[in-house]
Amino acid sequence: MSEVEAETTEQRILDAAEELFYGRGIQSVGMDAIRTASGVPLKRLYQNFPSKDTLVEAYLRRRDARWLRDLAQHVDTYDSPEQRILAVFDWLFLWFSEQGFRGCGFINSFGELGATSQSVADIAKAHKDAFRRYLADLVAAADVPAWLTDQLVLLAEGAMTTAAISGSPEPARHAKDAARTLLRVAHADVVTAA
Amino acid sequence: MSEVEAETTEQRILDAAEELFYGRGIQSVGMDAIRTASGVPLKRLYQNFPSKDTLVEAYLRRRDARWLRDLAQHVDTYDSPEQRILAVFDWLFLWFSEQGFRGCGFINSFGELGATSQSVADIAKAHKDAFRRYLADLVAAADVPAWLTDQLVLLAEGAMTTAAISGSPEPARHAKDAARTLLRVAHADVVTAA
DNA sequence: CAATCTCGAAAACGGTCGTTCTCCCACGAT
DNA sequence: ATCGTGGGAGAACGACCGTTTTCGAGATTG
Repeated sequence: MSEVEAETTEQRILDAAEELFYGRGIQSVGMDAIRTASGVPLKRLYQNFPSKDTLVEAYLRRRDARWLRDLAQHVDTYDSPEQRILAVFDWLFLWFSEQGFRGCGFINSFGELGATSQSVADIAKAHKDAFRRYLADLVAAADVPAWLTDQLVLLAEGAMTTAAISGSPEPARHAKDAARTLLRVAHADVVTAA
Repeated sequence: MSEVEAETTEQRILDAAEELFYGRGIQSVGMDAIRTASGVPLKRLYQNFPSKDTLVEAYLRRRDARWLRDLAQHVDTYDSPEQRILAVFDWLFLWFSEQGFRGCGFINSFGELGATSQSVADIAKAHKDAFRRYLADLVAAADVPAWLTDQLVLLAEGAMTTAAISGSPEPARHAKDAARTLLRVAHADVVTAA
């Protein structure tokens, strides 16, 4: 029983922590709120995560992995390299449309705690690096110049914050429009050079 | 004496509050830290701002006004409408290069407090709306389609967060490159339509 | 000089937070 | 039935935060 139950307890804790940390900000959520939301008593909570800091890090790491996995899963429903790039922005639109969307959890945690917690800053940076690497792979597969990667990153990041603050998913469409234009120009570049 | 000294006291408070709130995040900064940094005793501090919330709002409103004023001042050193648009990204590069740069104070405050404080959320939204309106004016003056505005907004916002998390001002250059491409395409659009 | 007022330094207060500890009950072994 | 044990609910603890109050020193006025 110990192994299996330990895992589900950890899941329940992380589920509650993620909903609360992402939805209200990290410092606005006390351990008591996580206890109430998860139904896991305080003692067990601290057995699984010896401090709030470690729980915050676990929340960010799990969200990092799942976010990139979900993105890749959506992109993988397309075949053409160009469509795969544009599919990133379709997925952003779906994400922005979810109820409770409140921007990128890593941008938010960096803004809130990046200056006081090195580990939070590091995790946010690692997450953004991983996202950039993923886009770089898509760009390489499409046979367009590598510099397109950084431009696509900016469109995606800008769409996240603009969608969060404006409360609308539309920025994803604008980002996709711009990405299509940049992709076309980059493709023309490589064709011209040939 | 009362008028003048009251103003300089308020300035000193706001200067200290801005440096601390922006540099460490709002909830990480206590009123005592602002007292120490400003040299203004607690009693006077609460005479000028009756609560921390009102001080936070005053910090954001002053930063909002100054940020847009400084941006416009830089843009105004250029004449050609296209150069004025691209100058926005040059100014971003200068801003990102400042020591202590830690991203957009409004994105940060929205991520930290947007869910718990309606006024902070409103001020962040108003700031981003004002920035968008400013870009829309530049776009209109350049005789390019209005839809370019939203694309430029995304590049600028994405550059802010990417520069903050990566710790490099380079995203401003990438954003400018992308903006130049999008501007050229938009211009070709309007010329073709004529 | 005495009475009054001003104002800054810091203590105090009520509340909350992260973390630990206590108490008590259910249950299993003998 | 009794003892021990594990675990859950929540009290307790120390620290800190936003805010108010106290207190004393120095300036001001008659």
